[in-house]
Amino acid sequence: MDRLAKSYEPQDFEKRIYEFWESGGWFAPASDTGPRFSISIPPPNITGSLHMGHALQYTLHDIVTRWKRMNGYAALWLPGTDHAGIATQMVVERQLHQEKTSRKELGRARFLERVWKWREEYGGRITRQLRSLGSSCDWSRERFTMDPALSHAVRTVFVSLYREGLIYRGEYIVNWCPRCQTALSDLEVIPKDTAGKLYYIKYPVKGSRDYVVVATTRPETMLGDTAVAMHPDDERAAPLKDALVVLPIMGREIPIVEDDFVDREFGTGVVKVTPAHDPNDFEVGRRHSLPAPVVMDGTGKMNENAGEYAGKDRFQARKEIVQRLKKEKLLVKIEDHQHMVGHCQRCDTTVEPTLSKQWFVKMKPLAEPAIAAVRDGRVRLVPENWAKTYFEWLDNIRDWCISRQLWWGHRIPVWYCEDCGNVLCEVADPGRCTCGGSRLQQDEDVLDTWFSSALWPFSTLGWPAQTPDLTRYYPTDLLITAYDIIFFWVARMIMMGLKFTNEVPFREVFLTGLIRDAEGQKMSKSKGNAIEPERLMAEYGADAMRFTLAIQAVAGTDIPLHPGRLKGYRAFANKLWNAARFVMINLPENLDEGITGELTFADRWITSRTNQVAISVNTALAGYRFHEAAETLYHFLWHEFCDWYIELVKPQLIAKEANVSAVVLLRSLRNVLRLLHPFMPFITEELYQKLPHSEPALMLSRYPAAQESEVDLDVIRKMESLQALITAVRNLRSENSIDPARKIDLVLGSPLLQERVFWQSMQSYIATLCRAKALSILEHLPEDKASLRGVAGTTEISIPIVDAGDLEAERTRVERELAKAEDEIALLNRKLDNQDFLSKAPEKVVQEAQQRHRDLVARKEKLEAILRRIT
RNA sequence: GGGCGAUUAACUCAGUGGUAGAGUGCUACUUUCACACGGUAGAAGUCAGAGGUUCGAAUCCUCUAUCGCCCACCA
Repeated sequence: MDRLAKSYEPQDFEKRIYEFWESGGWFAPASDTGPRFSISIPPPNITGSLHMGHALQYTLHDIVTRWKRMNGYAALWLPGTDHAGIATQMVVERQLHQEKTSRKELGRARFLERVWKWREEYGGRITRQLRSLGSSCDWSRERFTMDPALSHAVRTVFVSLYREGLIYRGEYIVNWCPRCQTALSDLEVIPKDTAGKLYYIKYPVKGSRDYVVVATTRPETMLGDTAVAMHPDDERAAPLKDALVVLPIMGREIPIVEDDFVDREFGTGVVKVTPAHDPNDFEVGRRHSLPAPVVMDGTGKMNENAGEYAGKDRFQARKEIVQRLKKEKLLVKIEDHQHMVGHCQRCDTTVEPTLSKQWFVKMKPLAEPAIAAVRDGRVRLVPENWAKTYFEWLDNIRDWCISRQLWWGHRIPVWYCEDCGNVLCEVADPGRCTCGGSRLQQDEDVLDTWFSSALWPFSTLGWPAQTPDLTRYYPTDLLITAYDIIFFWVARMIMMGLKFTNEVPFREVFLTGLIRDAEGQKMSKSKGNAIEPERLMAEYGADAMRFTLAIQAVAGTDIPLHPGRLKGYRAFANKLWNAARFVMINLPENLDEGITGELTFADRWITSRTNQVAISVNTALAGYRFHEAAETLYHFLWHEFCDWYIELVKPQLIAKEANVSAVVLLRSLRNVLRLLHPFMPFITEELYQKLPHSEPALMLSRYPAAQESEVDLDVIRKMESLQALITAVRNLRSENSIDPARKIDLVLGSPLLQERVFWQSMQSYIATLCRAKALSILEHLPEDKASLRGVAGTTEISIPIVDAGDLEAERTRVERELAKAEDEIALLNRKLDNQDFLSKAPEKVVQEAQQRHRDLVARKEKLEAILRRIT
């Protein structure tokens, strides 16, 4: 066996271990038959680098995958990346800008070449980072949303939905980003509470000196007004019926229409109607057949319909228009006004609602089956309370604008015939029209990135072909993702999965929280508080970072990231390292693991506890309670395996005897490594490789199973009283300032024969852990004043006083303990005197209370005796 | 306007009906031969507040307060 270095240095082996696994080919599912587990990655953007959210999600993916794999499942974690339309196009355009050129200059084909080249150069960054994290995904099945097979799936879905009438093209108000110069879906618009102004403007009534006053937050849109509206029941409307008003600046005469969408209480009760730049106004315009002139171009500048303001930026135009209205005495007042303004998710530019011809998916018919699937439990959300949000959104779903005016993405599979005007929607380029004409123009737009993401669980497995992978690994078992993309992604996958495979794409969805900084703030690049997982892995090791995340991964709950915790779990890794080091140093050479013999108390205890822990960890993982599983293992390794088990066996091991206890030690450590492996794969594998082992890799070995038969409850109970005794003695030593190096004479007194026999059998353990040179066990302790007294359960403890102890401090301590016992006795008395409690509480609870009461009374008496002695 | 969540030790969080938990921090002692990224012992909480249900409530119900998030076309 190699000697281990004295401390844990993750950089020394993480990379090597990952290469060891990968070259072993062990990330691919082990077999084509038998039980299988499958999970597909939420594909990160190729432009991205690993952030803490990824680190959390992928850690959990890996924990589940490794756990399932070690439980004998053919486990597939399918990795891949997303082409991320807008984000990627922006990055490459920025690059072009630096080269003093632009995508328009390059043209579509050459631009796309550039993006592919960019992807080749930089797109692998995130998958490299995924490897540093230890992700055991099957790289042979890695997919990219723009792979030919996945594009084929996208086109197949598009054509099918189009032919069914679920995809249509039309002119509606869409969210337009003037910077990205594309339409956005509602979800890609971030409403932000903004301090704006409400402008009150006079619109003169034609042929009268009267005017109506309208209130607006966006005066520049007035150039596109084609009416003003009032509520039909508004008495102020009656005299104005059939009147026309003169639109200031433009001089256009526009009607006054009655529409009950108008809120009589807000502003002046009169609304300007701009059908081409406001979704409400668009509806009003339709109802009243109003013209809808668009007054801005795609870059946010006023266009030729804006008269003299043409060519001016929308915000500049706003200023100038307000100035002019002021000058013309048409501006009544300006009020401060807080309201929600939509911003582009990608670039934060104020979104402009604009009338535009786009492609849409009709969502209602897709949403209904998706609602049903969650309602009847075919898809289970963890935690379940997110179902309400999910239903809420789907119940009120609106059609999805899927066309984007970008070049990077899946181009819409629609061709227009320049000869006959025919529209052809085909999976492959039809080449010529049904009219015989060959002058076909493909639609210029590409699809929303999320359109291809929605197909991810099945498109990655080969759909629409009925591939063996699709048959075996679909539906997937689990989806792990953050709650903030339930609408973007989770809901849409469920809709598309049901529509095209008649199956839910996954049976369970574990929703993680978001990672926050130590102050609880959301991490973001712009705030500058983002922490890079790569940095943390370099500083603390991938395992420590994984453990930090896992132990805080409560479903749906945000995680504040504290450096202190990372330090703590690095120390935990170091503890494990040194526990293994201890075993290696003390293990006899060439130990025969087949050796038999009688197990010691310590052997039986650690075996029982390991099995109990295996049961709880398996149960916790089965319920996705990662934090609970990690917590259990943390406590078990540190505070049981190291603090007690190793301490108990130390004296035996000095002898380096090749006995059965040495085998138990080795096996227990290996089981601890197995239990911890899904959480801390690198260090556990590294240690496993250095210990005698039979399997080629820890990752391939069997996860410790739940074996009730191996759990000896009697031994566990006995250990608890041994621990209580040892702690009580240590307490006496510590409180009375007995030199830690001094070996004491320890006297125990118990009226119970059984107990005396037990202490006798524990003699050597007690002597070592209490630092006692002599141990006497009596029925009753003699009345002598020259000793310190303590209590553990029904046993009294006595240590002869050598130096004069601090009696005053001792008295205070005993008094405090006595008071504590008395308080609890009083509480229990009330309970046990209560007839209702005795008759209605379960028998077990009553019995426990009675037992506790007896124990406390005995303890109280002993403490009182001690107090009498030292007073 | 609707919905969801949080409020537990100094800090960060677990804990969903039966004796209040963890990590960090804190205090004292301790470089003893796996580990000072260590060891031993200890102090520390009216479980936001008020009512209710129950033999019993941090946990279930109602209300209140504070904070956070999501959804929503009041110009």
